[in-house]
Amino acid sequence: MQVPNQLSAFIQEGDKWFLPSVSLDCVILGFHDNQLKVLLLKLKHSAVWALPGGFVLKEEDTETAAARVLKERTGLQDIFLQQFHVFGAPNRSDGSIHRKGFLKSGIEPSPDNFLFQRFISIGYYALVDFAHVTPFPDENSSECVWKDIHEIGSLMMDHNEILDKALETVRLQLNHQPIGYNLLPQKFTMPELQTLYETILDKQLDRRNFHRKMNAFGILKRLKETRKGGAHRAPFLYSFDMRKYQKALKQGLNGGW
Amino acid sequence: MQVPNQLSAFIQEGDKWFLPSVSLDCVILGFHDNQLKVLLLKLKHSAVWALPGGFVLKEEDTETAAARVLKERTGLQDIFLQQFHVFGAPNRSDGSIHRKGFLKSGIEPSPDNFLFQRFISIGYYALVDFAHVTPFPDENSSECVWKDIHEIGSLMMDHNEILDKALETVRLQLNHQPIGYNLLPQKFTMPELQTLYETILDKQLDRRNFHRKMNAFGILKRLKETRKGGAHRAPFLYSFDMRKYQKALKQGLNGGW
DNA sequence: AATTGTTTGTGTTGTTCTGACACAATGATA
DNA sequence: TATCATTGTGTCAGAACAACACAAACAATT
Repeated sequence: MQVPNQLSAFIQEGDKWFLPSVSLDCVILGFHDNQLKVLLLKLKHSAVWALPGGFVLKEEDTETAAARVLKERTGLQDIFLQQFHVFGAPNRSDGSIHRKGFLKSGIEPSPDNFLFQRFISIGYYALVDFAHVTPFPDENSSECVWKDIHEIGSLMMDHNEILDKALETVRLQLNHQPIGYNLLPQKFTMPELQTLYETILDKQLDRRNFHRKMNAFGILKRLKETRKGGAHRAPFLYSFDMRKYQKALKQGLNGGW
Repeated sequence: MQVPNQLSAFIQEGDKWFLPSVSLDCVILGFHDNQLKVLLLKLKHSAVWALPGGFVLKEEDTETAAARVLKERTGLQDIFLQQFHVFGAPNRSDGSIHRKGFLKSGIEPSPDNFLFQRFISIGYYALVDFAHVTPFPDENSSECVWKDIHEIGSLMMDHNEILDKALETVRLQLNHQPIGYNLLPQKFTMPELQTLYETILDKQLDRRNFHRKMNAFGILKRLKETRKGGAHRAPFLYSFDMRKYQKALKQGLNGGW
Protein backbone atom coordinates (compact mmCIF):
# COMPACT_ATOMS: atom_id res chain seq x y z
CA MET A 1 0.00 0.00 0.00
CA GLN A 2 1.32 3.40 -0.94
CA VAL A 3 0.92 6.68 0.86
CA PRO A 4 -1.07 9.24 -1.03
CA ASN A 5 1.28 11.83 -2.47
CA GLN A 6 -1.09 14.63 -3.19
CA LEU A 7 -2.33 17.12 -0.66
CA SER A 8 -5.83 16.68 -1.99
CA ALA A 9 -5.69 12.97 -1.27
CA PHE A 10 -4.84 13.72 2.34
CA ILE A 11 -7.64 16.18 2.64
CA GLN A 12 -10.37 14.12 1.16
CA GLU A 13 -9.32 10.65 2.00
CA GLY A 14 -7.37 10.69 5.25
CA ASP A 15 -9.77 8.34 6.98
CA LYS A 16 -9.61 6.00 4.04
CA TRP A 17 -5.88 5.45 4.47
CA PHE A 18 -4.99 6.05 8.07
CA LEU A 19 -5.76 4.75 11.52
CA PRO A 20 -7.96 7.30 13.28
CA SER A 21 -6.86 9.12 16.46
CA VAL A 22 -3.21 8.10 16.12
CA SER A 23 -0.40 10.29 14.86
CA LEU A 24 3.32 10.28 15.37
CA ASP A 25 6.04 12.89 15.60
CA CYS A 26 9.74 12.39 14.96
CA VAL A 27 12.54 14.11 16.78
CA ILE A 28 15.37 13.62 14.31
CA LEU A 29 18.70 14.42 15.90
CA GLY A 30 22.07 14.97 14.30
CA PHE A 31 25.45 16.20 15.49
CA HIS A 32 27.37 18.85 13.59
CA ASP A 33 29.83 21.63 14.42
CA ASN A 34 30.00 20.15 17.88
CA GLN A 35 26.32 20.84 18.42
CA LEU A 36 23.14 18.82 18.57
CA LYS A 37 20.73 19.59 15.74
CA VAL A 38 17.11 18.73 15.27
CA LEU A 39 15.25 18.57 11.97
CA LEU A 40 12.33 20.99 11.85
CA LEU A 41 9.92 21.99 9.14
CA LYS A 42 7.52 24.80 8.58
CA LEU A 43 4.05 23.97 7.35
CA LYS A 44 2.77 25.92 4.41
CA HIS A 45 0.72 28.92 5.46
CA SER A 46 2.04 28.62 8.99
CA ALA A 47 4.58 30.82 10.74
CA VAL A 48 5.76 28.34 13.36
CA TRP A 49 8.22 25.48 13.15
CA ALA A 50 7.11 21.95 13.77
CA LEU A 51 8.50 18.44 14.16
CA PRO A 52 8.04 16.18 11.15
CA GLY A 53 5.10 13.94 11.80
CA GLY A 54 2.65 11.68 10.12
CA PHE A 55 -0.02 9.05 10.45
CA VAL A 56 -0.18 5.29 10.60
CA LEU A 57 -1.57 3.39 7.65
CA LYS A 58 -4.43 1.07 8.46
CA GLU A 59 -2.36 -2.08 8.06
CA GLU A 60 0.98 -0.61 9.04
CA ASP A 61 3.08 -1.17 12.14
CA THR A 62 3.62 2.04 14.10
CA GLU A 63 7.39 1.55 13.94
CA THR A 64 7.19 1.18 10.18
CA ALA A 65 5.16 4.35 9.98
CA ALA A 66 7.81 6.25 11.89
CA ALA A 67 10.52 4.85 9.63
CA ARG A 68 8.48 5.94 6.63
CA VAL A 69 8.17 9.52 7.92
CA LEU A 70 11.89 9.54 8.62
CA LYS A 71 12.69 8.39 5.13
CA GLU A 72 10.37 10.94 3.55
CA ARG A 73 12.16 13.83 5.31
CA THR A 74 15.76 12.63 5.23
CA GLY A 75 16.00 9.98 2.54
CA LEU A 76 17.54 7.67 5.14
CA GLN A 77 16.64 4.07 5.79
CA ASP A 78 17.63 1.57 8.46
CA ILE A 79 18.12 4.29 11.02
CA PHE A 80 18.18 4.06 14.79
CA LEU A 81 14.63 4.94 15.71
CA GLN A 82 13.07 4.66 19.10
CA GLN A 83 9.68 5.48 20.50
CA PHE A 84 9.95 7.39 23.75
CA HIS A 85 6.56 8.71 24.87
CA VAL A 86 2.90 9.04 23.98
CA PHE A 87 1.34 12.46 24.17
CA GLY A 88 -2.31 11.98 24.95
CA ALA A 89 -3.77 15.21 26.31
CA PRO A 90 -7.28 15.61 24.93
CA ASN A 91 -6.67 19.15 23.67
CA ARG A 92 -3.15 18.70 22.33
CA SER A 93 -4.02 18.47 18.65
CA ASP A 94 -5.31 21.60 17.07
CA GLY A 95 -7.47 21.26 13.99
CA SER A 96 -7.60 25.01 13.54
CA ILE A 97 -4.04 24.95 12.22
CA HIS A 98 -5.11 22.75 9.35
CA ARG A 99 -8.33 24.72 8.94
CA LYS A 100 -6.36 27.91 8.37
CA GLY A 101 -4.06 26.09 5.97
CA PHE A 102 -7.04 24.92 3.96
CA LEU A 103 -8.53 28.37 3.78
CA LYS A 104 -5.26 29.99 2.72
CA SER A 105 -4.97 27.34 0.02
CA GLY A 106 -8.44 28.24 -1.13
CA ILE A 107 -9.90 24.88 -0.14
CA GLU A 108 -13.15 24.49 1.73
CA PRO A 109 -12.68 21.45 3.97
CA SER A 110 -15.50 19.29 5.17
CA PRO A 111 -16.22 19.88 8.89
CA ASP A 112 -15.54 16.25 9.68
CA ASN A 113 -12.24 16.18 7.82
CA PHE A 114 -9.72 13.61 9.04
CA LEU A 115 -7.32 16.28 10.22
CA PHE A 116 -9.82 17.93 12.54
CA GLN A 117 -10.24 15.00 14.92
CA ARG A 118 -8.45 14.50 18.19
CA PHE A 119 -5.04 12.81 17.82
CA ILE A 120 -2.77 11.24 20.34
CA SER A 121 0.83 11.28 19.17
CA ILE A 122 3.53 8.69 19.57
CA GLY A 123 6.91 10.36 19.92
CA TYR A 124 9.90 8.78 18.17
CA TYR A 125 13.45 9.94 18.22
CA ALA A 126 15.92 9.15 15.49
CA LEU A 127 19.69 9.46 15.62
CA VAL A 128 21.34 10.10 12.27
CA ASP A 129 24.72 10.86 10.83
CA PHE A 130 24.36 14.53 9.98
CA ALA A 131 26.57 14.29 6.92
CA HIS A 132 24.29 11.75 5.27
CA VAL A 133 21.16 13.87 5.44
CA THR A 134 19.82 16.45 3.04
CA PRO A 135 16.59 17.71 4.57
CA PHE A 136 13.85 18.42 2.10
CA PRO A 137 10.30 19.66 2.55
CA ASP A 138 7.25 17.82 1.27
CA GLU A 139 4.21 19.24 -0.41
CA ASN A 140 2.76 20.28 2.93
CA SER A 141 5.77 22.18 4.14
CA SER A 142 7.65 25.18 2.85
CA GLU A 143 10.94 24.62 4.64
CA CYS A 144 12.85 21.73 6.21
CA VAL A 145 16.10 22.51 8.01
CA TRP A 146 18.48 21.52 10.80
CA LYS A 147 18.20 23.74 13.87
CA ASP A 148 20.57 23.91 16.79
CA ILE A 149 18.75 22.60 19.84
CA HIS A 150 19.74 25.72 21.75
CA GLU A 151 18.10 27.95 19.17
CA ILE A 152 14.62 26.51 19.12
CA GLY A 153 11.88 29.02 19.65
CA SER A 154 8.25 28.30 20.16
CA LEU A 155 7.11 25.27 18.17
CA MET A 156 3.70 24.23 16.96
CA MET A 157 1.20 22.79 19.45
CA ASP A 158 2.98 20.70 22.08
CA HIS A 159 6.09 20.10 20.01
CA ASN A 160 8.35 21.87 22.49
CA GLU A 161 7.24 19.40 25.11
CA ILE A 162 7.84 16.51 22.71
CA LEU A 163 11.33 17.74 21.90
CA ASP A 164 12.20 18.25 25.56
CA LYS A 165 11.01 14.79 26.44
CA ALA A 166 13.08 13.33 23.60
CA LEU A 167 16.22 15.07 24.80
CA GLU A 168 15.57 13.95 28.35
CA THR A 169 15.14 10.38 27.13
CA VAL A 170 18.35 10.47 25.13
CA ARG A 171 20.17 11.69 28.23
CA LEU A 172 18.73 8.88 30.35
CA GLN A 173 19.50 6.25 27.73
CA LEU A 174 23.03 7.42 27.02
CA ASN A 175 24.47 4.48 28.93
CA HIS A 176 22.05 1.93 27.51
CA GLN A 177 21.69 2.74 23.81
CA PRO A 178 24.34 3.11 21.08
CA ILE A 179 23.83 6.84 20.96
CA GLY A 180 27.41 7.77 20.18
CA TYR A 181 27.53 5.24 17.38
CA ASN A 182 24.43 6.60 15.67
CA LEU A 183 25.16 10.29 15.95
CA LEU A 184 28.80 10.26 14.94
CA PRO A 185 30.37 9.38 11.62
CA GLN A 186 32.14 6.07 11.46
CA LYS A 187 35.47 7.66 12.28
CA PHE A 188 35.62 10.30 14.96
CA THR A 189 38.01 11.75 17.48
CA MET A 190 37.94 11.51 21.23
CA PRO A 191 37.29 15.26 21.64
CA GLU A 192 34.32 14.94 19.29
CA LEU A 193 32.88 12.09 21.31
CA GLN A 194 33.41 14.07 24.47
CA THR A 195 31.66 17.13 23.08
CA LEU A 196 28.74 14.95 22.09
CA TYR A 197 28.50 13.64 25.63
CA GLU A 198 28.81 17.13 27.03
CA THR A 199 26.09 18.43 24.77
CA ILE A 200 23.66 15.66 25.60
CA LEU A 201 24.35 15.85 29.31
CA ASP A 202 24.59 19.64 29.29
CA LYS A 203 27.60 19.35 31.55
CA GLN A 204 31.34 19.82 31.25
CA LEU A 205 33.51 16.74 31.58
CA ASP A 206 37.18 16.48 32.38
CA ARG A 207 39.04 15.69 29.19
CA ARG A 208 41.59 13.34 30.73
CA ASN A 209 39.14 11.41 32.89
CA PHE A 210 36.77 11.04 29.95
CA HIS A 211 39.59 9.63 27.88
CA ARG A 212 40.56 7.14 30.55
CA LYS A 213 37.01 6.02 31.29
CA MET A 214 36.04 5.60 27.64
CA ASN A 215 39.09 3.49 26.99
CA ALA A 216 38.33 1.41 30.07
CA PHE A 217 34.97 0.42 28.60
CA GLY A 218 36.86 -1.25 25.79
CA ILE A 219 34.27 -0.25 23.21
CA LEU A 220 36.57 1.89 21.05
CA LYS A 221 39.10 0.92 18.44
CA ARG A 222 41.86 3.47 17.97
CA LEU A 223 42.80 3.70 14.31
CA LYS A 224 46.27 4.36 12.96
CA GLU A 225 45.08 7.61 11.35
CA THR A 226 44.86 11.04 12.89
CA ARG A 227 42.69 13.97 11.86
CA LYS A 228 45.07 16.53 10.41
CA GLY A 229 44.05 20.00 9.37
CA GLY A 230 43.11 21.46 12.70
CA ALA A 231 45.48 24.15 13.86
CA HIS A 232 46.83 21.99 16.63
CA ARG A 233 47.96 18.54 17.57
CA ALA A 234 46.17 16.01 15.37
CA PRO A 235 43.88 13.77 17.42
CA PHE A 236 43.61 10.06 16.73
CA LEU A 237 40.57 8.72 14.94
CA TYR A 238 38.45 6.09 16.64
CA SER A 239 35.62 3.82 15.63
CA PHE A 240 33.31 1.71 17.75
CA ASP A 241 33.92 -1.96 18.36
CA MET A 242 30.28 -2.88 17.94
CA ARG A 243 30.50 -6.31 19.48
CA LYS A 244 31.98 -4.99 22.67
CA TYR A 245 29.79 -1.87 22.56
CA GLN A 246 26.57 -3.87 22.39
CA LYS A 247 27.77 -6.16 25.11
CA ALA A 248 28.74 -3.28 27.38
CA LEU A 249 25.42 -1.50 26.80
CA LYS A 250 23.49 -4.45 28.13
CA GLN A 251 25.07 -3.92 31.52
CA GLY A 252 24.78 -0.17 31.18
CA LEU A 253 28.01 1.71 30.58
CA ASN A 254 28.37 2.65 34.19
CA GLY A 255 27.34 -0.41 36.08
CA GLY A 256 25.01 0.35 38.93
CA TRP A 257 24.16 -2.54 41.24
CA MET B 1 -18.72 11.94 31.51
CA GLN B 2 -19.27 8.51 32.97
CA VAL B 3 -18.06 5.20 31.63
CA PRO B 4 -20.86 2.89 30.60
CA ASN B 5 -21.30 0.20 33.24
CA GLN B 6 -23.22 -2.36 31.31
CA LEU B 7 -21.70 -4.86 28.95
CA SER B 8 -24.43 -4.09 26.46
CA ALA B 9 -23.43 -0.45 26.41
CA PHE B 10 -19.87 -1.45 25.50
CA ILE B 11 -21.07 -3.71 22.79
CA GLN B 12 -23.45 -1.42 21.10
CA GLU B 13 -21.98 1.99 21.81
CA GLY B 14 -18.20 1.65 22.06
CA ASP B 15 -17.57 4.09 19.27
CA LYS B 16 -19.92 6.56 20.89
CA TRP B 17 -17.79 6.78 24.03
CA PHE B 18 -14.24 5.92 23.15
CA LEU B 19 -11.43 7.11 20.97
CA PRO B 20 -11.06 4.67 18.08
CA SER B 21 -7.88 2.62 17.52
CA VAL B 22 -6.46 3.34 20.98
CA SER B 23 -6.48 1.00 23.94
CA LEU B 24 -4.34 0.69 27.02
CA ASP B 25 -3.13 -2.15 29.19
CA CYS B 26 -2.00 -1.92 32.79
CA VAL B 27 0.75 -3.95 34.39
CA ILE B 28 -0.14 -3.56 38.05
CA LEU B 29 2.72 -4.70 40.25
CA GLY B 30 2.77 -5.42 43.96
CA PHE B 31 5.25 -6.99 46.35
CA HIS B 32 4.22 -9.70 48.78
CA ASP B 33 5.83 -12.71 50.46
CA ASN B 34 9.12 -11.42 49.11
CA GLN B 35 7.88 -11.85 45.56
CA LEU B 36 6.73 -9.58 42.76
CA LYS B 37 3.07 -10.01 41.88
CA VAL B 38 1.09 -8.83 38.90
CA LEU B 39 -2.66 -8.36 38.76
CA LEU B 40 -4.29 -10.54 36.09
CA LEU B 41 -7.85 -11.20 35.13
CA LYS B 42 -9.65 -13.79 33.12
CA LEU B 43 -12.24 -12.61 30.63
CA LYS B 44 -15.59 -14.30 30.75
CA HIS B 45 -15.83 -17.19 28.31
CA SER B 46 -12.07 -17.18 27.90
CA ALA B 47 -9.55 -19.66 29.25
CA VAL B 48 -6.49 -17.39 29.22
CA TRP B 49 -5.33 -14.75 31.63
CA ALA B 50 -4.99 -11.14 30.53
CA LEU B 51 -3.75 -7.80 31.77
CA PRO B 52 -6.45 -5.38 32.83
CA GLY B 53 -7.03 -2.92 30.03
CA GLY B 54 -9.43 -0.38 28.73
CA PHE B 55 -10.12 2.43 26.34
CA VAL B 56 -9.78 6.18 26.32
CA LEU B 57 -12.89 8.34 26.52
CA LYS B 58 -13.24 10.83 23.71
CA GLU B 59 -12.40 13.82 25.88
CA GLU B 60 -10.15 12.03 28.34
CA ASP B 61 -6.41 12.26 28.84
CA THR B 62 -4.68 8.93 28.26
CA GLU B 63 -3.09 9.10 31.72
CA THR B 64 -6.50 9.68 33.26
CA ALA B 65 -7.85 6.70 31.38
CA ALA B 66 -5.09 4.51 32.79
CA ALA B 67 -5.77 5.79 36.30
CA ARG B 68 -9.45 5.01 35.80
CA VAL B 69 -8.73 1.42 34.75
CA LEU B 70 -6.43 1.06 37.73
CA LYS B 71 -9.09 2.33 40.10
CA GLU B 72 -11.73 0.04 38.63
CA ARG B 73 -9.60 -3.04 39.27
CA THR B 74 -7.97 -2.14 42.58
CA GLY B 75 -10.03 0.62 44.15
CA LEU B 76 -6.83 2.65 44.44
CA GLN B 77 -6.37 6.28 43.51
CA ASP B 78 -3.36 8.57 43.30
CA ILE B 79 -1.07 5.68 42.46
CA PHE B 80 2.33 5.70 40.80
CA LEU B 81 1.47 5.07 37.18
CA GLN B 82 3.81 5.30 34.27
CA GLN B 83 3.46 4.69 30.58
CA PHE B 84 6.32 2.61 29.23
CA HIS B 85 5.67 1.51 25.65
CA VAL B 86 3.22 1.52 22.78
CA PHE B 87 2.40 -1.78 21.15
CA GLY B 88 1.49 -1.04 17.58
CA ALA B 89 1.79 -4.18 15.50
CA PRO B 90 -1.04 -4.23 12.97
CA ASN B 91 -2.17 -7.73 13.92
CA ARG B 92 -1.74 -7.51 17.68
CA SER B 93 -5.40 -7.02 18.58
CA ASP B 94 -7.65 -9.97 17.99
CA GLY B 95 -11.34 -9.31 17.51
CA SER B 96 -12.09 -13.00 17.41
CA ILE B 97 -11.66 -13.18 21.19
CA HIS B 98 -14.51 -10.74 21.65
CA ARG B 99 -16.50 -12.44 18.91
CA LYS B 100 -16.38 -15.73 20.78
CA GLY B 101 -17.34 -13.98 23.99
CA PHE B 102 -20.36 -12.48 22.33
CA LEU B 103 -21.47 -15.80 20.92
CA LYS B 104 -21.09 -17.59 24.25
CA SER B 105 -23.14 -14.82 25.86
CA GLY B 106 -25.80 -15.39 23.26
CA ILE B 107 -25.30 -11.99 21.66
CA GLU B 108 -25.09 -11.43 17.96
CA PRO B 109 -22.61 -8.56 17.47
CA SER B 110 -22.65 -6.25 14.52
CA PRO B 111 -19.72 -6.99 12.14
CA ASP B 112 -18.42 -3.45 12.54
CA ASN B 113 -18.56 -3.56 16.32
CA PHE B 114 -16.14 -1.25 18.12
CA LEU B 115 -14.20 -4.17 19.61
CA PHE B 116 -13.42 -5.73 16.24
CA GLN B 117 -11.27 -2.91 14.92
CA ARG B 118 -7.49 -2.71 15.07
CA PHE B 119 -6.14 -1.27 18.35
CA ILE B 120 -2.76 -0.02 19.30
CA SER B 121 -2.19 -0.30 23.02
CA ILE B 122 -0.40 2.04 25.38
CA GLY B 123 1.29 0.08 28.13
CA TYR B 124 1.23 1.50 31.66
CA TYR B 125 2.78 0.05 34.74
CA ALA B 126 1.53 0.79 38.23
CA LEU B 127 3.29 0.16 41.51
CA VAL B 128 1.03 -0.43 44.46
CA ASP B 129 1.18 -1.40 48.10
CA PHE B 130 -0.02 -4.98 47.96
CA ALA B 131 -1.73 -4.78 51.35
CA HIS B 132 -4.02 -1.97 50.19
CA VAL B 133 -5.44 -3.83 47.22
CA THR B 134 -8.37 -6.18 46.99
CA PRO B 135 -8.57 -7.25 43.35
CA PHE B 136 -12.06 -7.61 42.02
CA PRO B 137 -13.35 -8.56 38.59
CA ASP B 138 -15.71 -6.42 36.55
CA GLU B 139 -18.69 -7.53 34.55
CA ASN B 140 -16.45 -8.59 31.67
CA SER B 141 -14.17 -10.80 33.71
CA SER B 142 -14.72 -13.88 35.80
CA GLU B 143 -11.59 -13.66 37.96
CA CYS B 144 -9.11 -11.03 39.08
CA VAL B 145 -6.11 -12.16 41.12
CA TRP B 146 -2.49 -11.51 42.01
CA LYS B 147 -0.06 -13.83 40.26
CA ASP B 148 3.58 -14.35 41.03
CA ILE B 149 5.60 -13.05 38.08
CA HIS B 150 7.47 -16.33 37.95
CA GLU B 151 4.27 -18.30 37.56
CA ILE B 152 2.79 -16.57 34.55
CA GLY B 153 1.83 -18.88 31.74
CA SER B 154 0.70 -17.88 28.31
CA LEU B 155 -1.35 -14.70 28.37
CA MET B 156 -3.89 -13.31 25.92
CA MET B 157 -2.70 -11.80 22.62
CA ASP B 158 0.62 -9.97 23.12
CA HIS B 159 0.24 -9.55 26.87
CA ASN B 160 3.32 -11.61 27.67
CA GLU B 161 5.34 -9.19 25.60
CA ILE B 162 3.72 -6.25 27.38
CA LEU B 163 4.46 -7.72 30.79
CA ASP B 164 8.06 -8.48 29.89
CA LYS B 165 8.59 -4.97 28.61
CA ALA B 166 7.12 -3.55 31.81
CA LEU B 167 9.46 -5.59 33.98
CA GLU B 168 12.41 -4.60 31.83
CA THR B 169 11.42 -0.95 32.19
CA VAL B 170 11.08 -1.20 35.95
CA ARG B 171 14.55 -2.72 36.09
CA LEU B 172 16.02 0.08 33.99
CA GLN B 173 14.26 2.78 35.99
CA LEU B 174 15.11 1.38 39.39
CA ASN B 175 17.67 4.10 39.97
CA HIS B 176 15.52 6.89 38.59
CA GLN B 177 12.02 6.29 39.90
CA PRO B 178 10.75 5.85 43.46
CA ILE B 179 10.12 2.17 42.91
CA GLY B 180 10.94 1.01 46.40
CA TYR B 181 8.71 3.65 47.89
CA ASN B 182 5.70 2.64 45.84
CA LEU B 183 5.99 -1.11 46.17
CA LEU B 184 6.73 -1.33 49.89
CA PRO B 185 4.53 -0.40 52.82
CA GLN B 186 5.46 2.77 54.63
CA LYS B 187 7.54 0.88 57.16
CA PHE B 188 9.79 -1.91 55.96
CA THR B 189 13.00 -3.65 56.88
CA MET B 190 16.32 -3.58 55.12
CA PRO B 191 16.11 -7.28 54.18
CA GLU B 192 12.71 -6.63 52.61
CA LEU B 193 14.08 -3.76 50.56
CA GLN B 194 16.98 -5.92 49.50
CA THR B 195 14.74 -8.77 48.44
CA LEU B 196 12.70 -6.32 46.38
CA TYR B 197 15.85 -5.18 44.62
CA GLU B 198 16.98 -8.75 44.08
CA THR B 199 13.62 -9.72 42.64
CA ILE B 200 13.49 -6.81 40.23
CA LEU B 201 17.08 -7.22 39.16
CA ASP B 202 16.89 -11.03 39.21
CA LYS B 203 20.26 -11.07 40.85
CA GLN B 204 21.65 -11.83 44.31
CA LEU B 205 23.16 -8.94 46.23
CA ASP B 206 25.54 -9.00 49.16
CA ARG B 207 23.59 -8.21 52.32
CA ARG B 208 26.30 -6.13 53.98
CA ASN B 209 27.27 -4.13 50.93
CA PHE B 210 23.63 -3.44 50.16
CA HIS B 211 23.13 -2.15 53.68
CA ARG B 212 26.09 0.16 53.49
CA LYS B 213 25.29 1.48 50.03
CA MET B 214 21.63 2.14 50.81
CA ASN B 215 22.57 4.04 53.92
CA ALA B 216 25.13 6.03 51.98
CA PHE B 217 22.39 7.35 49.69
CA GLY B 218 20.87 9.01 52.73
CA ILE B 219 17.34 8.33 51.53
CA LEU B 220 16.28 6.13 54.44
CA LYS B 221 15.18 6.99 57.93
CA ARG B 222 15.80 4.28 60.48
CA LEU B 223 12.95 4.14 62.98
CA LYS B 224 13.27 3.29 66.64
CA GLU B 225 11.08 0.23 66.17
CA THR B 226 12.07 -3.25 65.10
CA ARG B 227 9.98 -5.94 63.49
CA LYS B 228 9.56 -8.58 66.18
CA GLY B 229 7.89 -11.93 65.62
CA GLY B 230 10.30 -13.43 63.15
CA ALA B 231 12.16 -16.38 64.62
CA HIS B 232 15.43 -14.47 64.64
CA ARG B 233 17.05 -11.17 65.39
CA ALA B 234 14.48 -8.39 64.91
CA PRO B 235 15.44 -6.10 62.02
CA PHE B 236 14.99 -2.35 62.28
CA LEU B 237 12.13 -0.70 60.45
CA TYR B 238 12.88 2.01 57.93
CA SER B 239 10.89 4.53 55.97
CA PHE B 240 11.89 6.69 53.05
CA ASP B 241 12.97 10.27 53.49
CA MET B 242 11.04 11.47 50.46
CA ARG B 243 12.78 14.83 50.13
CA LYS B 244 16.18 13.24 49.95
CA TYR B 245 14.86 10.31 47.90
CA GLN B 246 13.41 12.55 45.19
CA LYS B 247 16.55 14.63 45.14
CA ALA B 248 18.78 11.58 44.84
CA LEU B 249 16.65 10.07 42.05
CA LYS B 250 17.20 13.13 39.86
CA GLN B 251 20.89 12.31 39.73
CA GLY B 252 20.15 8.61 39.45
CA LEU B 253 20.94 6.53 42.48
CA ASN B 254 24.24 5.39 41.11
CA GLY B 255 25.71 8.42 39.49
CA GLY B 256 27.09 7.64 36.08
CA TRP B 257 28.99 10.46 34.46
C1' DA C 1 17.11 -20.30 82.65
C1' DA C 2 20.51 -21.91 79.54
C1' DT C 3 21.38 -23.66 74.79
C1' DT C 4 20.87 -23.67 69.89
C1' DG C 5 19.98 -22.05 65.20
C1' DT C 6 19.36 -18.50 62.17
C1' DT C 7 19.19 -13.93 60.94
C1' DT C 8 20.61 -9.06 61.42
C1' DG C 9 23.97 -5.14 62.43
C1' DT C 10 28.59 -3.62 61.95
C1' DG C 11 33.50 -3.68 60.76
C1' DT C 12 37.91 -4.75 58.02
C1' DT C 13 40.81 -5.19 54.10
C1' DG C 14 42.63 -4.99 49.64
C1' DT C 15 41.39 -3.42 45.05
C1' DT C 16 39.35 -0.53 41.79
C1' DC C 17 37.30 3.76 40.39
C1' DT C 18 37.02 8.69 40.57
C1' DG C 19 38.13 13.62 40.51
C1' DA C 20 41.54 17.02 40.33
C1' DC C 21 45.63 18.15 38.60
C1' DA C 22 50.71 18.61 35.76
C1' DC C 23 53.42 18.01 31.92
C1' DA C 24 55.17 16.53 27.60
C1' DA C 25 54.06 15.83 22.52
C1' DT C 26 52.09 17.53 18.26
C1' DG C 27 50.89 20.37 14.25
C1' DA C 28 49.75 24.64 12.02
C1' DT C 29 50.93 29.42 12.03
C1' DA C 30 53.73 33.38 12.54
C1' DT D 1 62.41 28.13 14.70
C1' DA D 2 59.46 29.92 18.19
C1' DT D 3 54.64 30.22 19.55
C1' DC D 4 50.21 28.67 20.81
C1' DA D 5 46.36 25.94 21.50
C1' DT D 6 45.16 21.37 21.74
C1' DT D 7 45.85 16.37 22.47
C1' DG D 8 47.99 12.17 24.82
C1' DT D 9 49.58 10.35 29.04
C1' DG D 10 50.65 10.14 34.04
C1' DT D 11 50.14 10.88 39.13
C1' DC D 12 48.01 10.92 43.58
C1' DA D 13 44.81 11.15 47.27
C1' DG D 14 40.17 10.05 48.51
C1' DA D 15 35.86 7.46 47.57
C1' DA D 16 33.53 3.48 46.25
C1' DC D 17 33.41 -1.41 45.89
C1' DA D 18 33.65 -6.59 46.47
C1' DA D 19 34.63 -10.14 49.46
C1' DC D 20 34.76 -11.56 53.90
C1' DA D 21 34.43 -12.30 59.65
C1' DC D 22 32.26 -11.70 63.81
C1' DA D 23 29.25 -10.20 67.39
C1' DA D 24 24.35 -9.18 68.78
C1' DA D 25 19.54 -10.38 68.90
C1' DC D 26 15.49 -13.18 68.92
C1' DA D 27 12.55 -17.34 69.28
C1' DA D 28 12.33 -22.05 69.84
C1' DT D 29 14.08 -25.94 72.34
C1' DT D 30 15.79 -28.07 76.12
